[in-house]
Amino acid sequence: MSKSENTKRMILEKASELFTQKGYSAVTMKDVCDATGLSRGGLYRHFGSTGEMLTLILREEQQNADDKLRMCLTEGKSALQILDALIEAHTTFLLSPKSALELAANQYALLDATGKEINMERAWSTVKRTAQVVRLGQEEGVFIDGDPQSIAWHIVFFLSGIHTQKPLFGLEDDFVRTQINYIRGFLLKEKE
Amino acid sequence: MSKSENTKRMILEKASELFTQKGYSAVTMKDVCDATGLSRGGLYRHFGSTGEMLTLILREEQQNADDKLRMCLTEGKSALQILDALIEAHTTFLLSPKSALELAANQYALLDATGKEINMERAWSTVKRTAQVVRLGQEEGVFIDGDPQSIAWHIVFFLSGIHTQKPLFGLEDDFVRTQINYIRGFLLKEKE
Amino acid sequence: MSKSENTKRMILEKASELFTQKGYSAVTMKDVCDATGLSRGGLYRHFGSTGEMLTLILREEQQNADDKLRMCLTEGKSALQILDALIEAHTTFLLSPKSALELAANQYALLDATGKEINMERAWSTVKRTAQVVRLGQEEGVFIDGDPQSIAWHIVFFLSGIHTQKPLFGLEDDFVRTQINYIRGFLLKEKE
Amino acid sequence: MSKSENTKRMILEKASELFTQKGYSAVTMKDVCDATGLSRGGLYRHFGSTGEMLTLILREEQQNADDKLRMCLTEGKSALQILDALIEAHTTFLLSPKSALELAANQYALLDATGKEINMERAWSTVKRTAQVVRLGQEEGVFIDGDPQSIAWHIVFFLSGIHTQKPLFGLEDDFVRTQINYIRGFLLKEKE
DNA sequence: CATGAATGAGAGTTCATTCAT
DNA sequence: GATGAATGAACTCTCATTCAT
Repeated sequence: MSKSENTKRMILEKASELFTQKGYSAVTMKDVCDATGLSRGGLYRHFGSTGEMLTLILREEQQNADDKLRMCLTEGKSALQILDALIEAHTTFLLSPKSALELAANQYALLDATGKEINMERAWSTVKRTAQVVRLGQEEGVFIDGDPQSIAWHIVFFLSGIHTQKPLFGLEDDFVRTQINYIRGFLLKEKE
Repeated sequence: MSKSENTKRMILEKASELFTQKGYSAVTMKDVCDATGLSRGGLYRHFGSTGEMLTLILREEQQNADDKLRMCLTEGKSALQILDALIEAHTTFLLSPKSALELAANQYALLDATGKEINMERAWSTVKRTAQVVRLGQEEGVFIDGDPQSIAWHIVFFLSGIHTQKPLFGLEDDFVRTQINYIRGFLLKEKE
Repeated sequence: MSKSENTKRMILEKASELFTQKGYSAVTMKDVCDATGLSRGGLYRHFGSTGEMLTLILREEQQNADDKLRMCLTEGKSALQILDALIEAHTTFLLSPKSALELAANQYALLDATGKEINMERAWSTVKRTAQVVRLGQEEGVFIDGDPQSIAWHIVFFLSGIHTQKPLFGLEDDFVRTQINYIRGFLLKEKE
Repeated sequence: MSKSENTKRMILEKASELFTQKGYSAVTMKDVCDATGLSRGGLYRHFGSTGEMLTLILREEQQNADDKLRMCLTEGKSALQILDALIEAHTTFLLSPKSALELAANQYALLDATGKEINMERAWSTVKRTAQVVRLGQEEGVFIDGDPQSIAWHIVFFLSGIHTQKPLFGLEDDFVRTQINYIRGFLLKEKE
């Protein structure tokens, strides 16, 4: 890895911490300068704006999530098993401090055209994967009928909402688990 | 109505348009000055910040929504009838240009302490009313079992998500209708 | 006394309180409006600026001081008796809360042309009266020789200094008494 | 000397001129921008307020005065010689255009908490040094008896007064000399 | 006389961004 | 590649002052 690549990595790590702490719009280029120890000019050589940094951070995170889901799907698990894994993953993420990054992502989407684009990419990506699981469950006959993509969107909307509201309310762990679990109730054909 | 009240009204109307067009953080006091034709000092006489304006706008809107729901509840309608009315109201709102104000509300909550407060007020208010309807449906034996408030929160999270994402995606009318209708599927004991 | 005169009086009283509390430059026309309960236009009908108010307040206070000294001089007291009375008067004033007005006077002189003028009037007035006492003491053979006016100026400079510094330091009563008493040591031919 | 140091120096010099001409409160950041040719942002990189500048200017000046007096005291001169040197120094300063800075210092003390602090530092510093001279003169048996610090304060009050009033009156050189010389008359045991 | 809404100039402050070194 | 001084645009906010009612 070249020296430049290393510096870029380091900047993204520090920036990620800042976004997690302060959201998107409150982080200025000066903040990143201070956090990385780089000068103004030095930083600008690598990134032209905080948005550029957040874009990369979010894309990478998205990549990881996609990879995980793909692995689940190729392992030949049942739809219910995958659903439970998904639910567990979302719960863990929501309860981790990293979930604050979602807030930054939201701000970014609301304030900036590129941010809006990234947000759409992310949503689509999640929808597509989720739809695959839904289709699988329908084939197995355990999930409700209906357009898989539309159903997937419904889940994504709910997740988006809880992501946005969670940091505002400081929801408790059990509450979050219960909420995420409602997805099961919504998806399953036979009520348990 | 006094002259001052008139001006305040006029400012709020113009500000509401601006918030709908540009969200919360992109609207500056100068923007409101230009839109209203008032001078700097003249505007400050009435409102000290754009947040103050948005606070009033959102509270009033909330008031209207509350009033409508209260009327439904006191008219002795069945839970299903009220649910359908609610779904219709949400759909209509989401498809109106005014729904972009929800985006501004979200930004406000993410960027400002008062905004966060307002957002919580709004969410709680909706949760309480929705929980009443859920309870009614449970008594009638048509809605799923479970803590009414928790179920209400689930619906609110979904609505919050769709409110936030909708303006980013430009969803089509039919799609929005389908999505909102999923609430029925989630709530009803017997799948239709 | 006409109604207008009454209002003017009332304004000056309230303004005097404000100047005593906050100095000259920190008092705005709005402050006076709030304190008097008058509207902007109403206040402007009587006074065009806070400076105008302070000018009148200071002139009146000066008038009172002059009158007192004149009375002392016409009562045929000895120079030493008058000096002691003066010293007592200055001490009392310095230890009273009203002495904070002197700070306002100082600010006014430093910030405004009229204030400078008033300050000069006040100083001259004090110098002239003090010089009369000095001359009297010299004729009685108890005060040091030298140009009475110059000696009077020296005393005025000292008083001005202690007026300015006092509120900044919060000097104790005994200290103020000792300081003012040095005037005796300076003036008297025979050291006591 | 670094570029930044150079700019800082330059700013302080220009600011000092402005303070001398216009006092403290009349000097705005914009004035300093115009005088230095710097942009708004450029100036703020070095100083956050005019008060910060004046603080540095006054502290440096105080340092110089202290150093001079310390030199006099260590050179083993007699109290009377030092007194004369002091009197000469004060006279020279008062007659120089730089004495107008004292006015700015006064305004600063009256308007700003930090200014008040600086003023106190300056006064205390002068009092301490003066008290040393007074003590020396008492030991030599040529100065009047009494607490040296209290006597020093008396002199400082007078100097403060003349510093404040001088620029308002435009006193003539001879007058200033006579006034400062009264300090001798006050301090000396045997009247000359 | 009095009201208070409105004006408009100007101070303060912050930031993304550039550029000579 | 890196530095950090400097730019300049934009925004917030405050007041003295005016004027229609």
